[in-house]
Amino acid sequence: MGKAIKNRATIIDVAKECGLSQATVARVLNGQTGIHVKEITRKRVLDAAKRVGYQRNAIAANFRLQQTNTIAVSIADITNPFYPELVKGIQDVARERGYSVVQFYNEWNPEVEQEHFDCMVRTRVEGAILSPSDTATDFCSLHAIPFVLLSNSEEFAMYDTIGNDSRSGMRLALERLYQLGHRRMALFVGGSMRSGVNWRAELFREFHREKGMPVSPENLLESDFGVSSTSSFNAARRIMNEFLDRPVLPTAIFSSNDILALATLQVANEKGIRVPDRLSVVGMDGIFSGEVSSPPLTTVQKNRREIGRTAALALLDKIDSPHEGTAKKQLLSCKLIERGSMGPVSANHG
Amino acid sequence: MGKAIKNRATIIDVAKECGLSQATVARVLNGQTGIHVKEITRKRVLDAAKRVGYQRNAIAANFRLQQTNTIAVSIADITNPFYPELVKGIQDVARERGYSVVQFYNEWNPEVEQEHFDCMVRTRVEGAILSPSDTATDFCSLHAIPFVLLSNSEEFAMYDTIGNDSRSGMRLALERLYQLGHRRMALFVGGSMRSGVNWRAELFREFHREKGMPVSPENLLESDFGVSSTSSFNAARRIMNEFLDRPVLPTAIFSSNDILALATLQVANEKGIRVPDRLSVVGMDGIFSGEVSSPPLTTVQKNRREIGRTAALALLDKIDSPHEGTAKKQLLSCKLIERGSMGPVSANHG
DNA sequence: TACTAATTTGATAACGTTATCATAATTTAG
DNA sequence: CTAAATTATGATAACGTTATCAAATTAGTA
Repeated sequence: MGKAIKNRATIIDVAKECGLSQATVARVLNGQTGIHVKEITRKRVLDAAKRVGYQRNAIAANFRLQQTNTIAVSIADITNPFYPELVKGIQDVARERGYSVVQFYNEWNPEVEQEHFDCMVRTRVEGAILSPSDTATDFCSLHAIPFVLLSNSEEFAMYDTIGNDSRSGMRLALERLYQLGHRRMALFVGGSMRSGVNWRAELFREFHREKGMPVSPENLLESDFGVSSTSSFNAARRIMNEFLDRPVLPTAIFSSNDILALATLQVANEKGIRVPDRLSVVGMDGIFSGEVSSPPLTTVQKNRREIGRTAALALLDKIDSPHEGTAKKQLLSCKLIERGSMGPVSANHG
Repeated sequence: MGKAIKNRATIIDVAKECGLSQATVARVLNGQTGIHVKEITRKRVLDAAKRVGYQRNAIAANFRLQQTNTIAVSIADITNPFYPELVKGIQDVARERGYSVVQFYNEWNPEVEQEHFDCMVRTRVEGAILSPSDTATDFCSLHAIPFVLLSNSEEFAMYDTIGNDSRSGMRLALERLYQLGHRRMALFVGGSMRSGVNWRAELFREFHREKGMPVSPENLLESDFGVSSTSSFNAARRIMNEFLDRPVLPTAIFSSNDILALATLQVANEKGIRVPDRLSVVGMDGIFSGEVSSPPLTTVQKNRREIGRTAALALLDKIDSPHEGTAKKQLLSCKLIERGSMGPVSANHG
């Protein structure tokens, strides 16, 4: 484990070098604004600092100031294509406001997550942006570190949350499909067990009721939530391999995320089911892979960078003024990105 | 900017609570192994610590110990699908050895990169894993922080580097294509300006010479290196849109990365050029999007997680024993992942 | 010149932890 | 039942910075 850091020049070394007191040196090098230092001594100090290669010791400063200017981000898995851009959005805002960002990946392990919370407390981060690994996540161990959640689940209504308005996003897609003439649709969701109630199925049924369309239960598909994109994809492929062999198929399949939709697309291509002529495929998230598929995937895009930015802003506000009362919930709107995988119902549909 | 951290219980508070000296409390709570404390007092301390909600102040400890147990990672862009997995590999090893990892993203901006180097010095990270944004990157500002580079470029021969053996990887692909009967191949590279000499073109020509095949210059394609995957992809699409309209096409196209290959694949699909029947497409990297394309992309896979692990191990070794003289260069071998986008030359080739 | 006001510098006490040394309590050996 | 060895606890000095207050210097004014 770590050994002591090599001896670097301190303020005292600079003071010796230029024959001034360490107080004066400190004032020049890290002093707050509005402090009087003669121009000539300032130069003396700066020259000496350069000569001895002084670099401020941020640990000592943080310790003295009792502040870290650091916020934490806790997510399950950075290889999930959803997160990198989100983290970037957080970094954007944090950097603007002089904060550093430290990241924690728990790989869906609640114990690791709790460990990370402890680490945040120990390292005295000033706030945290959390994507809870589980609805049962216990935030008590954060010992009153201010935090906001990345979630759109109702389960966390008592906390400040930032999420996408997936409901409206899903409606957007269904409406558009309806408008394009689709009357026989399927819903493909991934691992609904995590989010408790399957609101997507409810919404799907509700939409059909509104439009006076029947919902056949066999068109409600569910796949496992894998630990990685690849495993999710393969699970979805298996489901679709069976489903697309049925004699009568829907004209459109809406998937709760792009991975499922891409699996649908690939299997359809393999089976010679032409997309979008015979089957429209719509996903949700807007990950890069959807841009490069054949045909490109129509998707309900979540603005990931914006979510990151919004979450960071919310957290920093909370840090600056911890007053508050009620939990604030921010839902960012989604956008339907129409690409080649969706089209109007045509004559050659079964 | 950050305000002082709320007053948390210190060792002294625990000492007061249990009526023991802070020295004893410290021994119990954070003491090094092999120190004598009576079992009864240990319990007294632990109970008191729990009562007052003591959480070790890592800043103070780091300050006292003059160590941070932290390493830094500097990369251009976390949204580049190459990096998340790599970072994960680094985290794996770091965590095992009790180190934290802090990440810096410079978005290809050398000035930001230098700023980050300064930040690493200030925060006293104990080592750094760097993916240089430019061959001219100046590592002096790291002030002798031990570091290793993520690169396979010759330009950094004087430093410890970890990279993929892209040369062998590329040969692997070319050999396999040759074996499948391909005699008219194209090379598609992205933004060679960054790496100085275009070794890929050299290797491509050399391979053809060995096999006694001619190289037609119009089959050496180059695309711009975008700042994001999407922009790289679009640039590659434009090139391919023109190229694939030619009367006589190669039977196989090898691309220096998967983004280029996926663009090729998509354009070919749009133009009705059947892959792999009329055109084999091979990429390099092994990103997720290649798994979900239609057909799935054959690619020279770089083991990103392994690179991360190897880099972290190399760095930690260097931290533990900073002696040595010569720069070590580690090249990890690549693997050819054969998927549907590659096939034998068939009769219906033009 | 002398005396006040403004400016500039210096000495020093924190911040919370760990480690060193000294002291107190306990056990072991003679 | 001592003396010495062992074990357990306490007092205290760092670590490098910032902030407070006091001291010294300079400038301003009569």
